Amino acid sequence: MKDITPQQNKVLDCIKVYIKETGFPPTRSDICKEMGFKSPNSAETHLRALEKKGFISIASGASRGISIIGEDSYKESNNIETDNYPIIGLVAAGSPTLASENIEKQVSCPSNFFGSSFDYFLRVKGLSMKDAGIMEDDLIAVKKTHEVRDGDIVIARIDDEVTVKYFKKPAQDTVILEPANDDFSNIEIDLKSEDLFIEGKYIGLIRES
Amino acid sequence: MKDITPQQNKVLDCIKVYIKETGFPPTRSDICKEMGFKSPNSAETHLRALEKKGFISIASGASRGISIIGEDSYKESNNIETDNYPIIGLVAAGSPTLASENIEKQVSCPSNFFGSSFDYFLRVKGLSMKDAGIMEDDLIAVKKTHEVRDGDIVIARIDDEVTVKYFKKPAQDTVILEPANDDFSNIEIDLKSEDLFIEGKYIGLIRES
DNA sequence: TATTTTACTGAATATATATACAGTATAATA
DNA sequence: TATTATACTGTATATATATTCAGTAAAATA
Repeated sequence: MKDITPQQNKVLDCIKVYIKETGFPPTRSDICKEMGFKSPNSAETHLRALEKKGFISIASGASRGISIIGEDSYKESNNIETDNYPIIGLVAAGSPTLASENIEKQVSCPSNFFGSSFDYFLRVKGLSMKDAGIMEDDLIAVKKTHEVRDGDIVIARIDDEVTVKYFKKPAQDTVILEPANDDFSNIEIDLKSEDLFIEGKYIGLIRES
Repeated sequence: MKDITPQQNKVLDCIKVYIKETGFPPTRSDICKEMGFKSPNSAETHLRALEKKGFISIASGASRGISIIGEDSYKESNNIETDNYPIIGLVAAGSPTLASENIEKQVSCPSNFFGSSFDYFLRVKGLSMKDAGIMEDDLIAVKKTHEVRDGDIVIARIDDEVTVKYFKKPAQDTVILEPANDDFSNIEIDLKSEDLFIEGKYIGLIRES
């Protein structure tokens, strides 16, 4: 019963934008102007629906008494849940550690930008994941984790070589790192004789053109 | 003349606290309750003084129309300009206008995220730019402009069809929209007989996986 | 199929609220 | 010393605003 409808979501966004721009919440009439409604009751019913579903609270009797629930309404409306993330250069050899010598720079980015959380950006070298839309110099958001599943795009390290590939585990002791580019071959790792370290998992991508 | 008096400072603080706790600014009467005033005019005059000194702005005629100036504390302290950008669904037909019915939602993003400024995000449909690493459902940051150069990736509209392609202008009256996928063909437009509207230019890309 | 939910228009109204006006008093400034 | 700014009380009022009631219509759900 907590599903927000697309229209209700628009109203919610319009409230957030209004607060961001004016510093205070809109009236029913303001919402009508923004949304193109002709009756204040259109806004009212949407507000009551949003209240019922727990997205906002409405102070009874008060004008502009809307506040956004979840986080600090102020933070929410301004999306202040922003963090700084390091960009790490994917050097041909070497672990993508967070050591300062590997950090290109820090960028600010809302922490919920890709739905799930992540820890750093990695600058991609090479075109081995080209068919997955991952191009040279792209920044991929990486979540540090060892728990990866078949089909995930992972950041893996073999000896000192760091690579981004599809993860497949056909047998207990075998991992296949599969590129998304016909010009490259699968890397098959026998865990009994070789070391494989999963640095993390691909969460999202940013390209500065 | 910008010195705040101790009492005015108390009123300012009380407004900040009120906003933090309720999510919206106080009325004159609310300030009276908090401060112990017996006349709404006590609050009013303090507000006007604070406005005159540049600490707040007061929206005329609006209830609770107080907003605190310079209070984007995060922006202040981190010097990051974050803005809300609309995500527009690239419908197969139709202009990617900013009309609310086309806006999927708003996302917060540092305004200098891609180096140059941009105006909105467009959700990509289809794989015609696959080899440029632009995949289905990617969000591309679009700068509204008509000034595009050969080789730019542009958001173009022919009649009501919106498309993302490489822009090439081999002759005065000819534009070629070139896909980045061998499965698609070039679109050649004779400007003398056909209409072409450049909605904007590709600035960057985000992929939520 | 009947019922509920969503998504509105349109009108009416009690009240919440900004805001002006009339005073009083003290401290700071010119 | 005259003037201005600060810091209030107290009253009044136009209007901004929430909120209820009466409908219509389409889509989703049971």
